[in-house]
Amino acid sequence: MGFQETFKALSDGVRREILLMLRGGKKSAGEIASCFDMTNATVSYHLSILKKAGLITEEKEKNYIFYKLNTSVFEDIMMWFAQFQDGQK
Amino acid sequence: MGFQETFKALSDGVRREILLMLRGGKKSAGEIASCFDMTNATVSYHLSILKKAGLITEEKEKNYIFYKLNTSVFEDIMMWFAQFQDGQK
DNA sequence: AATCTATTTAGAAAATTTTCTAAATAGATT
DNA sequence: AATCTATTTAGAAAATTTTCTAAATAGATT
Repeated sequence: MGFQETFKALSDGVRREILLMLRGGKKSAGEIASCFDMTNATVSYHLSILKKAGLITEEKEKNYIFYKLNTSVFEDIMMWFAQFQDGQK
Repeated sequence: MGFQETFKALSDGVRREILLMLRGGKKSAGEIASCFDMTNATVSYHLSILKKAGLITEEKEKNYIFYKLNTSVFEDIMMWFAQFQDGQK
């Protein structure tokens, strides 16, 4: 919660790729990790950052953990940017 | 140039405050620095990051350096976020 | 020309972030 | 119950970022 966490989460390229990847629907941690050239532990770390930022949510099913986008936080961020479109002088 | 730099620039709270501060129009490095409890050198560092990211531009006048928002990059960022509003399943 | 004023640059220390390896967890299968 | 499979957690090393102090720059004033 709080913009600080959300912006920090968005500042990493791997995490932005994960978000784009999830546009197509939910994916398991393993599916996500297989797209990157890093250990599953590292990808798990990135997923935890995205989750703390509220950008994704998790859902356990069998022994998989599926992640999906939480679009409402994207809207909040858009609002932040909207401040720059109005207040123009 | 490049989203990486722009998102990194936006990930710091001090820098986001600077951007909000510049909505009201251009401000000198000194005016900006006086709003923070850190050295002018540190604020100068943050300004350089914002400038490299294309979020602000500078303009020299007398021995002041004025900074102002570069709104076009904000639009590019908004476009990035727009990707998440469409591709919904 | 000497000095002042506003700002940046260089270099180092401190803080934070990213990554890895190894171990832990927890549900599913045998 | 033992083992397998998917994933996370802990702890450490490496990389990056933030901050400071001190010095440099460069235009303006005396």
